[in-house]
Amino acid sequence: MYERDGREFSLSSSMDANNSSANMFDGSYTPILDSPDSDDFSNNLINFELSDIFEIDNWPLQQPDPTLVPHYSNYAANQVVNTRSSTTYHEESNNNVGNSSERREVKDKVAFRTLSQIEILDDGYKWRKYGKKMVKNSPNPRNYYRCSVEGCPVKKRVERDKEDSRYVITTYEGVHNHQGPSPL
DNA sequence: CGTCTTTGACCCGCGC
DNA sequence: GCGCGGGTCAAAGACG
Repeated sequence: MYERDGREFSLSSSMDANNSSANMFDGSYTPILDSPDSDDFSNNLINFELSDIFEIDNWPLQQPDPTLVPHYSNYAANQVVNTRSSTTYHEESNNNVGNSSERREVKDKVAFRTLSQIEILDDGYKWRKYGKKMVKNSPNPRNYYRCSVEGCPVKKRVERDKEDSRYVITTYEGVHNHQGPSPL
C-alpha cells in the first residue's frame, strides 16, 4: 500500500488486473489536466498524464513533439523510443571490453515524468521485476523491470520523483526486438 | 506446477 | 585499497 495526503491506496501491476479488489482504485484515475491544449487527447488518457520528458544526467533536453503527445499518453514506449531514436541521446559503448560490445552497442533511453498515483503504468508490455533499491537522497525506492519476452533487451526503471512524489519517473532503455505490445 | 516477486547478496565503477 | 552507490543475480517464497 502506498500512502499520500492522508489517503492510502494500493499499487498495482498489470498482473493484478483480475484482482477482486480492483475498485480500490476508484477515484484514483482522474486525469489532471494542466494544459488547455490537452483536451483534444484527454480521452486517450488512461490513468495518468504525461507531464514532460525531462533531462537525466547529461541527456540533451528536448521538448516533446506535440504531435507525439497522444502516443505518450498511451505510454507506447516502443513508438516513443523509435520516434525519438534518431534525434535522441545515444549511449555509446566507449568501454568495449572483449566481446561484450554486441549487446551494448547503442541504447535508446527515454524518460517520462508522469502525474500518477499508481506506479505500474500499463504500457501494454509484460514486465518482470528483477530488482528494487533504495536510492540515496530519496525516500522512494527504485524498481527495475525487464521485458518478459525472451531475448528482448528492454529494461525500465520506475521510481517516484523525490521532489514531488505525485510524479512517477519511468525510464525506458533499449528497443523491443519483437512486435506488438501484447506479445503473449 | 509454472511464473513472477521479494530481498539480501553480489558485482562493478568511481572518488577519496 | 576501501567504501559507497547503483545495478543485477538468484534462491526462496507467493500466487494463480
